[in-house]
Amino acid sequence: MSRARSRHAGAIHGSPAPTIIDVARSAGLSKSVVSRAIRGDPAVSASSREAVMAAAEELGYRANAVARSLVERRTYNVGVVVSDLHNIFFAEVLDGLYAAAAQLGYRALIATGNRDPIAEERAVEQLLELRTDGIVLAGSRMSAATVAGAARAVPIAMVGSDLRLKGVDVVVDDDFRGAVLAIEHLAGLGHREIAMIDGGQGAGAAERRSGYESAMRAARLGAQVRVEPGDFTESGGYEAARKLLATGRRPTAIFAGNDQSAVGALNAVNEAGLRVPEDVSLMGYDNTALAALRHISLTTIHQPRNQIGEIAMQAVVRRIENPGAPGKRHVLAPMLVVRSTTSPPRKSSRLRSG
Amino acid sequence: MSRARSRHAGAIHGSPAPTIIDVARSAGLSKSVVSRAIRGDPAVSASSREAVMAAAEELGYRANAVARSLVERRTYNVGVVVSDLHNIFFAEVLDGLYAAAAQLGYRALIATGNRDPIAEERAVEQLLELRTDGIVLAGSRMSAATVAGAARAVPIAMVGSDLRLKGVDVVVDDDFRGAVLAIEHLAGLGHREIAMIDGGQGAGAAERRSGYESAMRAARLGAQVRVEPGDFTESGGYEAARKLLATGRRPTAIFAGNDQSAVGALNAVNEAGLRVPEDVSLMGYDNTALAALRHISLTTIHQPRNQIGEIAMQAVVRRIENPGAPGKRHVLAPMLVVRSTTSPPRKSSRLRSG
DNA sequence: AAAGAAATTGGGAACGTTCCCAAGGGAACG
DNA sequence: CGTTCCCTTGGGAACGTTCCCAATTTCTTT
Repeated sequence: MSRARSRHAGAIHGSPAPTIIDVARSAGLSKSVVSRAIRGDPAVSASSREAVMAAAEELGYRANAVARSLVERRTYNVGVVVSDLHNIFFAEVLDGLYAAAAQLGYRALIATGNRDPIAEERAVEQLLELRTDGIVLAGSRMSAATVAGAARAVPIAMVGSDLRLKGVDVVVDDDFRGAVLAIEHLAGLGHREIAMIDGGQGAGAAERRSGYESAMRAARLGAQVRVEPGDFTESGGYEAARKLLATGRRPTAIFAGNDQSAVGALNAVNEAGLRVPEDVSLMGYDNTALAALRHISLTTIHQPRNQIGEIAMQAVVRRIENPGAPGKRHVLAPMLVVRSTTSPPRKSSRLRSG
Repeated sequence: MSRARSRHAGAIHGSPAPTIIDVARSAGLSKSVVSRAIRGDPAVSASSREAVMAAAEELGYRANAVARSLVERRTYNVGVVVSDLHNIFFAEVLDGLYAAAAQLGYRALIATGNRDPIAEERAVEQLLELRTDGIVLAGSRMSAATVAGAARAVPIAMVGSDLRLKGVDVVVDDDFRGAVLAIEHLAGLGHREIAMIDGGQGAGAAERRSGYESAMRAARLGAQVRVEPGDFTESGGYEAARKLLATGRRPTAIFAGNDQSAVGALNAVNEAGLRVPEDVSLMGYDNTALAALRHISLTTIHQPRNQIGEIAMQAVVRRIENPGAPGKRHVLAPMLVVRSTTSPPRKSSRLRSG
C-alpha cells in the first residue's frame, strides 16, 4: 500500500492532519478501538492494537491534545510565568520545574513577563484561557489581589516571592538563615567590621538583612552593623561598595545581597586599590553561575534552586489532583559555598579591633 | 441576584468554569450572540453586547481557548524550543520572540530541551500534539531528519543553528563577518600574533573560525594563523588559553569563540602572570551580559539577539498565514563592541615582529 | 454442547466553541 | 401599504477526542 520512499503521507501544511477516524478507517476498526489503542488501554486485542499502530504510523497520526483536553476537561499543562528570563537564577528553577512536571506526567509551558507586572498578568490570563491545570509563578511582581484572582481558577505555587495567600503554595529559600550562615562564616574568620549591601525591594532582601542584623548581634557585633542601601544589580553593588569604602570605618568584609551586586562590589574594591580577599573579604548570595567563574570565584550562599522548582511543581500537581487541599509554605535550607573571596582579616586590623 | 461581597461566583477549583451557555442564560440571549459579543463581532446590538459583558463579568467567564482552537483548527500558539535556558544568550532572543508574537496576535509557548537532543525532540513532539501553529527552534541540536519531520507538520524557524532545509526558515548572525570584524579590530591595533580559541561543535563556531582565517590572510597574517581547539565553555577557554601561552610563540592577542570561553581565557592569562590588555589583548563573541560586567569589561562582537528573535517569529507567522511560502535564510549583521580587554600590543613585541 | 462469563468491539453523546444558515423585525422605498 | 433589504438573533452542525453502554465474539465451565 505505502510507497517505497516515504512512510508517512507527505502532508503539506495546508492539508488537514489525520484524525483518529482516518486511522480507524485505514485499520478497518472503529474510532473507539483506535482511541483505546493509542492510549494504551489494555482492553484491546493484540491484533487490533497492531493494526491500529501500523495504520497510525502509516498515516503519520499524532494525537490531538486540543480535542483530548476538551473532553477530559483538563490539559495536563502547567503554566510557568517567569518574571525575568535574563535572571540566570531562574534557569535552574525551571530545570527543576520541568523535570518534575515530566516525571508527574504533565507538561510545563513557560511564559514570561519581562519584568513587567502588567505583562505578567496578561501571561497569567492567557494561561488561564489555555486552561492550564495549574500555574507556577516565578519571581512574580504581581499584586496579591491578582494572584488571589488567579488562584480562584486554578492551583498556584509561587517561588521567589513570599506572598501569604491561602490557596497558594509558596516555595522559598530560608533567606534569614542564609544570611546568618554568611555572617557566621565571616565572623568565624575573625572579621568584625562586616558591612552589608542591601537588596532593596528584591526578593528575599528583607529576610537577608534581618538575618545579617540578627547574626551580628549574636556574634556580639551589634555595634558594627552597617547596612548600605542598594539593589540586586551589578551597578547597585558597585555604588554601594564605593560608599562603604569611602566613608566611615572601612569594613574588612562585605556581605552583598546577591551575587550580581557582589560582582559590582568586587569591582569597586579593586578600583579603590584594595585586594580581595587580602584587604576586604566579599560574599554574595545565590551561588549563580557568575559566582562559579574562576575569574570571580565568589564565596556565596547556595540556594537549592533545582529543588525549589521541583517542589513548586509537585505542590501544584498535588493540588490539581487533590482539589481543596490547602496551600503550604515550603522553606528550604541554604548552604555556604566557600570560594576565594573570603579569608581572615589582616593581622593589623585584627589586632586593632580585638 | 449576586451577593454583595464577591462580584464573581466564588468558584472553587472543583466546580466547572462558566461557559458561553451559562453567560447566554444569564443574559437572556443565545450562545451565538454571546460568542459574537465576546469576540467583538460588530453584528451585535449595543444592548445585547452590554448584557453579555455584564453577565460574563458577573459569572467570571473566561473564554476557553481549547474549545475555540478545536473548532478554528488553529491555536494561535507558537511553540519555542530552547536548547538551554542557562545560556543567557537566548534570554534576549526570547524577548524578541515574545514581543513579536504578541504584536502579531500569537502566544509564544516556551519549552526546553535542557541541552539534550532527545528531550528536545520530545518537546517538539509535545508542541505538535498541542497543535501549535508553528515552532521556533533556538539553538537546537536535533538531527536534520527530525527537524524535517516536524517541518512537515507545521512551519518552523531556527535560530542559532544553520540547517539548510527547505521549508525551514533560518535566522543567523553573520558569524563569518563577526570574526572578520574582530580580527580587523585587533590587526588595526597593531597585533600580528593573533590566536583563536575555537568553539568546536558550537553554533556558529565553524563560520567564526573561517572568518578568522580569512581575515588573517587578508591582513597578510596568514602565517600567524593559530587555532587552538576548545569549546564554548569557560573551562574550555581556560584550557585552550593555557596551551596558547605555554607553547610556541606567545600571542599578543587572543580571539575566543564566545564570551564564556573568553572569560576562561582571561583567567588563564592572569594566572600566567600576564595582564589584559597590556600583555595580551582578548576578545570574545556574543556580547552577553557577562562581557558587560565592569569586572570583566570584554571587547566582543555583538549579535542583535532581540532582532534575531523578532525575525524568527515573524518568519514563522508569515508562513502560518501564507502556507506554502518557502523558508528563507535571514542573515543579520554583527557589530564590534570595544571595551577594556583590547589595546595596542607592547612596543617591544611590535618592533620584534614588525 | 449449552450456558454463563469475560473480553473485545462499535455507536452515540458530550466537551465548549465557531460557523453557517434561516428566520424575525424594522426601516426604507416605491 | 406592500415589498425588499438590512440588521440582529437563534439553532444546528462541526471540530477530534473520550466515555459510557450495549452488542458481539470468544472463552470457560459444567
